[in-house]
Amino acid sequence: MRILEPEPREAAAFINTNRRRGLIAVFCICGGTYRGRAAAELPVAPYLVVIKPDGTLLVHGSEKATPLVWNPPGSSNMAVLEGGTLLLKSLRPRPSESVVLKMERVLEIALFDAGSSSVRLRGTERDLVDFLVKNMEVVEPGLDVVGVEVPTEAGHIDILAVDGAGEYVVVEVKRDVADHEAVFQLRRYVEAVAKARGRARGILVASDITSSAFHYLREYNLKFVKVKPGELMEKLINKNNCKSSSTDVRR
Amino acid sequence: MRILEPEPREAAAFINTNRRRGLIAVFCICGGTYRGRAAAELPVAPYLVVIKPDGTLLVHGSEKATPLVWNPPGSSNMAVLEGGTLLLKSLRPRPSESVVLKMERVLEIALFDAGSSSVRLRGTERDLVDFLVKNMEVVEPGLDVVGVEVPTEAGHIDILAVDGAGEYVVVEVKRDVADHEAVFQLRRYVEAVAKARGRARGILVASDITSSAFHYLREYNLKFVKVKPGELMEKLINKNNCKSSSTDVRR
DNA sequence: GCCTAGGTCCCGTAC
DNA sequence: GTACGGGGCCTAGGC
Repeated sequence: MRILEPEPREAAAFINTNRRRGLIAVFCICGGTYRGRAAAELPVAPYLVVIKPDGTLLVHGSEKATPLVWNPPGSSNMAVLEGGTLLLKSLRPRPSESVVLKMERVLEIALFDAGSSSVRLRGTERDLVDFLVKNMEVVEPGLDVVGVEVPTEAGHIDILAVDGAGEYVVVEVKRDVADHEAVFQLRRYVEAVAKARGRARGILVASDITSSAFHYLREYNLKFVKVKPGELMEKLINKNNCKSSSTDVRR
Repeated sequence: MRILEPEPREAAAFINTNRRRGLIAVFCICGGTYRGRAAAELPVAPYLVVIKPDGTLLVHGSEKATPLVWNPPGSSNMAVLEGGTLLLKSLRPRPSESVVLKMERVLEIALFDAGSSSVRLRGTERDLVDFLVKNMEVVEPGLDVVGVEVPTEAGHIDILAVDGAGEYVVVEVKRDVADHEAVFQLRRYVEAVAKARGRARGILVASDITSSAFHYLREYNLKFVKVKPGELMEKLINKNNCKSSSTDVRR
């Protein structure tokens, strides 16, 4: 369902009638403002405006993946006529933010019953953690897993293990290049575990590490283990390797 | 310019001819895959596909602000026919990632000469820092600014100042709620300044602070100053307050 | 609601 | 190019 070059009144009615029914795409020339935690002005130009039934509002220009202005799901979008011109007002309740678009011209409005399907992403950090838990020898031989996503006062530990000597080993996992933040994170966890449970050391597992991060790593006596998620991808995306083989890990 | 219910051949020609000329919106029913740093399958359903002249590819469903799958600017997008069906292939060079869409049906393709304007965001952390530098009494009376974005081995300090006693004061600024990461960041900076320049202390300036962050703040003997960027917004977004009044600060 | 952390984060900037 | 950090980040998961 679509309208070409609609009159403002027509466009407003179309938007208000259908805004909860499907995805609305508006090809238009408009200006606008964003006000909220920050502020921005949108210069008058042609844009693609998308209104989703969940309240999402997107205003896209001809560049970049990120919309120029937007409001996330949960916003209230409404078309109003003000002195014959069409305004599209979007209100996000918390935090209180607004996007107001003033339409100079509407070239097309289309309603489209888009799918609400979500994609399951594979090869994430969580998948890498799951793989490592079942293949701890990749991290270091002789480790026994104590827990995953273990809460501490400093945050959640990706993998907590114990080595043959009974010392706690904190494993922090990054899917890609680990930076110094990852090292500081690991250091905090090790300190927290040392304080709460006893002697502990740390291992950072990542596909690579920045030079600065490596410097801090040495300074804090932490260990780095390189893994190639790309090479493991086949295993990571085949969750068939889950089975009930967790008992095998015990050695 | 638009085509309704185009044949695959027609759609492919349209996309390949215009993909660098403007924003192309495709209303279609398709399935697809994403392969790269991670992996995902897009189930066959109706989607809005956006192809931008800068190479951006977005596939939107009826929910969420984030596309279901995408490729960022710099990707190469191409339509190909394979056994009579239309494939849209997007290749991102570095890191190597691909999105491939298999069109079951194309309802509409529209070409739109969207504006390439960019918005200037105001009320950012940088704006807040600039404001504080000119109004240091908001942070603490008696401070003299030494520098902004001062590099240290631990990172860049938002504001470095000295107090009446000649002690260095590291100021870390957050636009919104400061979490424990902000506190650890500040702690690192204070340690770096203490090591490089002499006695130093730290002040965290933010609109609020999480309870955990506040706990660490006390532990490290750091100070918290609450500011309301919302209330300062009028001043933050009016860059008229910049003038050449920087000399006044010296007092 | 608050807090924590990941993300195919994107994006600009400084080196 | 790499590295670093902000962002109106968004989004999911706990509590």
